[in-house]
Amino acid sequence: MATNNKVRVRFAPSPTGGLHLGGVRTVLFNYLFAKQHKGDFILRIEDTDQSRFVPGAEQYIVDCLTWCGLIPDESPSLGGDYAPYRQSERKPLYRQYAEQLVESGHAYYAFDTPEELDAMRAKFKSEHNASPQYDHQVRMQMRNSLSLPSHEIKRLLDEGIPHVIRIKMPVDEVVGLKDMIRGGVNFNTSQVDDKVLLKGDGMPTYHLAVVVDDYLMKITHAFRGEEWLPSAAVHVLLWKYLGWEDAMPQWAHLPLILKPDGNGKLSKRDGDRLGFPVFAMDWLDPKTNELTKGFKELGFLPSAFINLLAMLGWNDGTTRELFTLDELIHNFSIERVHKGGAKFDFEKAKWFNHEWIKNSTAKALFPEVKKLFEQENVAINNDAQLERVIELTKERCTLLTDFITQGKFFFVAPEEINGEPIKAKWNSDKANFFEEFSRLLKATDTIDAISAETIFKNLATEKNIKPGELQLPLRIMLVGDKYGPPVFDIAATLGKDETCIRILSALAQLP
RNA sequence: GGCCCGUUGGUCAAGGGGUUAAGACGCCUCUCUUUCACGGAGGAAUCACGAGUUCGAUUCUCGUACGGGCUACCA
Repeated sequence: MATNNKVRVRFAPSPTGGLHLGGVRTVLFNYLFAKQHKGDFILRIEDTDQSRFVPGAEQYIVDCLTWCGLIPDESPSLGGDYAPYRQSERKPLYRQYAEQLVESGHAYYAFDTPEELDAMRAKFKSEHNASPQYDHQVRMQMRNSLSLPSHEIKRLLDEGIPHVIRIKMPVDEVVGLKDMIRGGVNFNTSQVDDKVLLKGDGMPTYHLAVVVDDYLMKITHAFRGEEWLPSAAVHVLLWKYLGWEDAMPQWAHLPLILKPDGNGKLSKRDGDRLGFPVFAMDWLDPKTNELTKGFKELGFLPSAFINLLAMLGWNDGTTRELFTLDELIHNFSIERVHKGGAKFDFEKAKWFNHEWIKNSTAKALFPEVKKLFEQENVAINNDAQLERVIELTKERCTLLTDFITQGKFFFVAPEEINGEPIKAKWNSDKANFFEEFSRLLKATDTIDAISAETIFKNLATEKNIKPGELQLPLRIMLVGDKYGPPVFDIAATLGKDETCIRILSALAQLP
């Protein structure tokens, strides 16, 4: 193990679609660990399967990381000492290592066609073997450089017959690894199949590429999802067979994020079904033109998104739940990451965002909120006014998009008012009250919440009406409905002129 | 089916031989406020099961059950 080297970690997604929140969490844990150790975080694109390649997916991943503030130190676009960072561009590199393994007897050529593979699986499939593997039990019955006579192998190779290179798993050996989260994990090699290392098209599979690139890029710690644990035996063996055992990274297999109901890992489908996002940002599938909603566009703050992801499977041992990225960097510890998967809870996710909005200053929230208003075609020509509105409304906004409903009426008078809640108790005395109230307001210089309330209450006393019975009507006149911040704050923010206009206009609509 | 990983309230979880088994989300009640929130005070709700070790197991060991992952020329 390369103990003296600088910490280097990588996130290695394949550009096949939207970035799942589990992926972002993997990035986050990698990033936190790297930054805590003053190390490097590398983005490597694993595009070895051209059949699954989706145009735009790589840029989308970069955009998501940027939004989250998890910026790589090396990446395809940034470059770095170990470029290229796209595996498709590294294609010529891999073959030699595969060949090296063939020469050392740890791998072999296999010429089986997809049909032959299917036939093998069909032949051996039984209730005792639900999913037959290409392994030490069957490989001598297949067409490969272990089973075929040497002149036949030479002929096939000379004729350029398509073939793959498979690892030759040893029989009945124990391969172990130390996982930073789980401790020791052992596998019996007889149980593991002869995984394809180099594909027919000359591209490496994940198994070969991850080992070769982690070695070449001097990766010291490899964190990935738990779904990789079963194939870790292959990777450990590869490190050994390639003669790089001393440079093997330390492993940590992260628990999965599970669907909130039922069982299984969280998928995009679950989000669609249950009505919450699973991707970090909006993802437009270029093939189907289908748009999948993201946390960003739904109104999440990146800081909240990062925070809630960090708490999914990790905590610092105290009751603290709110952390900034910097605080996470200081407090994070891979050893405290849970072993068990966590069901995703969208309600809790929203709570995090609500907390972050409440704790943010109006100034900090301003740019995003202004953008939102502009998208809604609500012109903001008074920035200071918007900032006041944000300050006034932020505690009742769970999502950034809530600022629209909570704040729009400050800039655009309600088109019609909902008189329903006050209809029953409405009468001419109250109408008179509001007429007079607007007259009094007009006569004052300026109003603030206190003075407006004083005028309002004094007049109510004078007219012998309970102020409480007048507050809801006033709210509805100003807002159009029964929501929003304290009503005199609204009046003060609107200013006396606009307040009077709205009162009079509402009066005209009430019976 | 096989292999691997896991299991504390509905959810996220702290704890790790002796505790009234924290805290948070959500839910409910009350309070504040005659909007909705925020804030405050309460409440219901948990150690999967069975053995073993022990004076004593939620905690350690082993089984069982349950859940999950993997089992592709996908990652």
